[in-house]
Amino acid sequence: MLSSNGLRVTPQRLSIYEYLLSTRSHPTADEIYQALRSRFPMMSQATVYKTLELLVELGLVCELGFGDEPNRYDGNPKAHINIRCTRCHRIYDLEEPELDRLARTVQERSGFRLSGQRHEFYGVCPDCQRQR
Amino acid sequence: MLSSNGLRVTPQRLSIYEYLLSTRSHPTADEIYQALRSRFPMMSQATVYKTLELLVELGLVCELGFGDEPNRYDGNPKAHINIRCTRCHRIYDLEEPELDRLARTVQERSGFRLSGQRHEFYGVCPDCQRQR
DNA sequence: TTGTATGCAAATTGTTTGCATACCC
DNA sequence: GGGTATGCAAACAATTTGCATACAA
Repeated sequence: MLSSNGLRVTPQRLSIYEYLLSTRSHPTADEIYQALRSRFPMMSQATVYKTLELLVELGLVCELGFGDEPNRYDGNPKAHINIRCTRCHRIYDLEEPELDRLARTVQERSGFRLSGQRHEFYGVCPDCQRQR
Repeated sequence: MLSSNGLRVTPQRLSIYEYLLSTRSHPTADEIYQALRSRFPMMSQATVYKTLELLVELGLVCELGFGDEPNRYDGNPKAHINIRCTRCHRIYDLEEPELDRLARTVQERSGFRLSGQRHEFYGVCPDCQRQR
């Protein structure tokens, strides 16, 4: 995907993308940086940010912005629902086959040329409900 | 709503909330500040931010975070879909009655105590498609 | 060999905070 | 009158940028 766009395939880019594919935790840029630090001691935060921007532009990764907390990144390319706990900040994925149909309706009704979607429910997860 | 929570009703709070109810443009904090400036020359940005945080906590207003651009605020309390143009940054609302049913399903399947939801499609709006 | 990607550090942007004064209740 | 909300300015945090060097093609 990189080389077919005339971009270079570097260890940093590969490792960041592989890390996103390997986890379901929707990490922040800093969490990715910390996680890859041991394997690539030289890697800088700037490279993580630049690479993430690139992956988002290529449509391989989805950027999740929240009001306060730092951005998170999602390597799951399929349309799905994010459920976010406002206490522990964890995010769970939920598959929902209806979303494809919804996208078609939205496209027709709005006239937009759609390039992505994002669905989020938030509240308190079962774990945190129990804890008090 | 404010007074019933022991909070004070001030001109600033009222005007910010009224402004959000009066517009469909999903303004940023700064846009709200600029818009109210003429009527309240003394109002500060800090007050806008503090008030918005308060309104979000009260559940009257929804905070929309994006990856890069500044946060936007939505006074529409009903579950709906946002369609965002990645070229001109405008956001349109779309009603979708299915969302209520979806929320119920999500609540059951996840065990979360839900407090809100957000749905976003993005792409290029009809206007911007024409322009090139 | 050529030029793009990296790493570092400084700059930038949106947002938050601390504190003295104003003003709602 | 008591105490919270405001306005101002400084502080903060996440992200971006500029530039010299490293390295993929």
